[in-house]
Amino acid sequence: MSKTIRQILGKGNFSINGKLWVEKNGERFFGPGPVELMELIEETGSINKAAKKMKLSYKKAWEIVHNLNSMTAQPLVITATGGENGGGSSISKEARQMINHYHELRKKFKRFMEEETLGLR
Amino acid sequence: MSKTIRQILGKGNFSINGKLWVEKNGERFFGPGPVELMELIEETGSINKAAKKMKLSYKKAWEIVHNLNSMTAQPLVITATGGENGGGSSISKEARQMINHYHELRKKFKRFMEEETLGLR
DNA sequence: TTTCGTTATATATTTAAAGATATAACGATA
DNA sequence: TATCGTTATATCTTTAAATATATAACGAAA
Repeated sequence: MSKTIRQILGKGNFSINGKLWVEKNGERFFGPGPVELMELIEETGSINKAAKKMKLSYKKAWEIVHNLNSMTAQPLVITATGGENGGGSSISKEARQMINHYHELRKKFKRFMEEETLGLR
Repeated sequence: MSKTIRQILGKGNFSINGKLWVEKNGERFFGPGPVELMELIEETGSINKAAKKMKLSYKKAWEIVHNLNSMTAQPLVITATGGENGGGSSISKEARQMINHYHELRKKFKRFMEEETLGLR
């Protein structure tokens, strides 16, 4: 007699989980990390502050920003050096639109995973 | 006037990609790597040979096997030390069933990603 | 022209993961 | 009992990624 998946797995809290991202020419560049960073830049007005909130080194954060901007036709993060507060950064209208699109995608993906988690029983 | 996602992304081969796995109590243990390893164990009858085919160190392969077996009620990989050919390993009926389930899941996921890749335009 | 906090960039250090190496244990078979 | 190739396990080395540190450039405003 064949077993159900649940019988194979046994007791415990089992679930399907996963990650989604956007690739350009096979290289991933737009996923949960960059999205969180961009939203923190939007909120704080600074790569520096955003990095700190994410507990990321500034260098790493800057690399993500650089990568994002080099991959798209429209710049996603707009940076300014010098000036009133030493400079700062913001995200473009296009970035906001991409982020919204990503959140929608995430929602669908979440539903997908929840459904498949039920399928484990 | 607001831009389309494609206008933001610009020229290039953009696609949605991702990963899926099974977690137990928040810890991932069953994903593409372990599945490939198990199928190679099924094919070769040995962790050692499977590891070599995957270009994985034996240690790493053994850790994956150990992890898999410690997470489920039914052992997925059956190992034997000593004996005719020095021992060997095989996968259980339950492992095969889990792998089939995972492949089905992967197929659905692939369709999901393909659909969402179309949504990028 | 000095100050400010930021971006931009290079280099050194630390850390964690993977890989390499070595060896004991194992048990059927000759 | 000696042999075999495997599993099982520990330890050392290598590698890659992230972090830490340092510094120049920047430009508005006082």
